[in-house]
Amino acid sequence: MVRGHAPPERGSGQERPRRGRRIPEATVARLPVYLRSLVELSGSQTATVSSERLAELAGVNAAKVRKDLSYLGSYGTRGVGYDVEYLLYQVSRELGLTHDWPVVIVGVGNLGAALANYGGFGERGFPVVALVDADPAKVGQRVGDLEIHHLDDLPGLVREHGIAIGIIATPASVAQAVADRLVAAGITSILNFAPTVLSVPAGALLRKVDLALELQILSFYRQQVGAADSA
Amino acid sequence: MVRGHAPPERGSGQERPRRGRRIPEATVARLPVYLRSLVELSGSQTATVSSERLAELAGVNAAKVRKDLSYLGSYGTRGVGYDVEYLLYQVSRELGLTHDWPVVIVGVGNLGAALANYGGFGERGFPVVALVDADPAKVGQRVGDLEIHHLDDLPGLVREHGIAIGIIATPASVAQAVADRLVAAGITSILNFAPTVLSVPAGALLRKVDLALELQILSFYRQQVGAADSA
DNA sequence: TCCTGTGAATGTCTTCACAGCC
DNA sequence: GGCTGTGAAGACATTCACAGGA
Repeated sequence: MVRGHAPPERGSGQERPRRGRRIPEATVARLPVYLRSLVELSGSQTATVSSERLAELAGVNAAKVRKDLSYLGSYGTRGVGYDVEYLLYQVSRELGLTHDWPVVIVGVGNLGAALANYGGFGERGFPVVALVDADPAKVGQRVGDLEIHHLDDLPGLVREHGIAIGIIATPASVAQAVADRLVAAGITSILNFAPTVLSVPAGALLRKVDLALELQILSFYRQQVGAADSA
Repeated sequence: MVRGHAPPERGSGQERPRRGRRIPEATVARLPVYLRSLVELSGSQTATVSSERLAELAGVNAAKVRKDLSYLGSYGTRGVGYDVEYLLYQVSRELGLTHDWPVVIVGVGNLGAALANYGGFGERGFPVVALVDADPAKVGQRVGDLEIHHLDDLPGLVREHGIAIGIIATPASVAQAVADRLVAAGITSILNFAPTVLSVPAGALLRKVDLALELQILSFYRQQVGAADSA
């Protein structure tokens, strides 16, 4: 199950520049899940893993694992399985995770502050290196190790820290304006938590996480089955 | 663009009970986006809307809007468009959002506390009515309006508040155990923020949000285009 | 013998294009 | 005339089933 998510939108008017083989979107969305499983296996000193076992860990079926991995190349050994460390490296490389990508969070309200404190980003290669807010009252305050800067300082921060990705955690009403400023500051990869549709110019990448949307989808499927009282 | 997400996993071994027409998963994932757009239109006193305009607001194309809405029924008027209020009601009803669904958050660390304070859930029909943690040191503390209860109190809280949905915001290591306890307490709709694969019994619904995964997907597409320096 | 890698078959989603109705 | 609703075509994703190499 779990097909995963759509690819980032990209500003209109341009074809995907395929260099060599193209990896389907659905596969791309599963690669991080395989990566997580491989990190676990690596930690438990497992040398090789079969598609069956990896499928179990990732919550998909074995055929899908084999098909997905075959898009990256022939990294397995017939009759044996996949070498965990080697595959781990290949998946990391394919995802562009051989080095870190510094992140700025824009909007330090409840959600922004929580994301800033959430260790999961840094652990997985996306250190939060700057916080930015448009509210002068917040500028200068600290959240964890970081001081909050003003939105106007964005271009300088981007240059200084080599920021690659911007996370929008503002109210929906200002999210488009923030996205525009991120792009103007040279950030072309954006993750949007504001519950609104954004548009970005060609060449920029945009993904979204809508927290309430997930609950609404749960609600739909819950009512489909009627009042299912399992347990 | 933006196809959206996969449906919740459901415990294996059972067919979807279709009552009348079946709505594709991809469509279900877009309904909340249409809903949001319709709420906006309703707020701005707009009486009718064309598929073209709704598509623009939702960030999809018009053909998709028409196809999606046609699964709900023939609620539009040819030559005119859709009545905003009527469509708003129909989409709400289809999503099971004609009444609220109380939510419990399990795990009140950084992320859990932020989600508890995040107003977006309550606004959109999912009031957070209880907080639960396994750490005795946290029990009794308050976050916003709510006191933190012990995980052991879950069954009582579920009964008392009529809780329908559980949000897991614990470390990955304990997420499966928490899921089991949620199900045992009678909660069969779960949203998992822990970065791990969970399994639930038949009849239970599970969706996940993996925050770092989204960044990893961005990373993949960024490196695909090379160092695209747009702006 | 075992498990990968992959064409072929099947299933699902999107887009097209236009009939049908207001 | 204008816009919805929908079959049909096309694109995409998943699953099957087995050839092929260790």
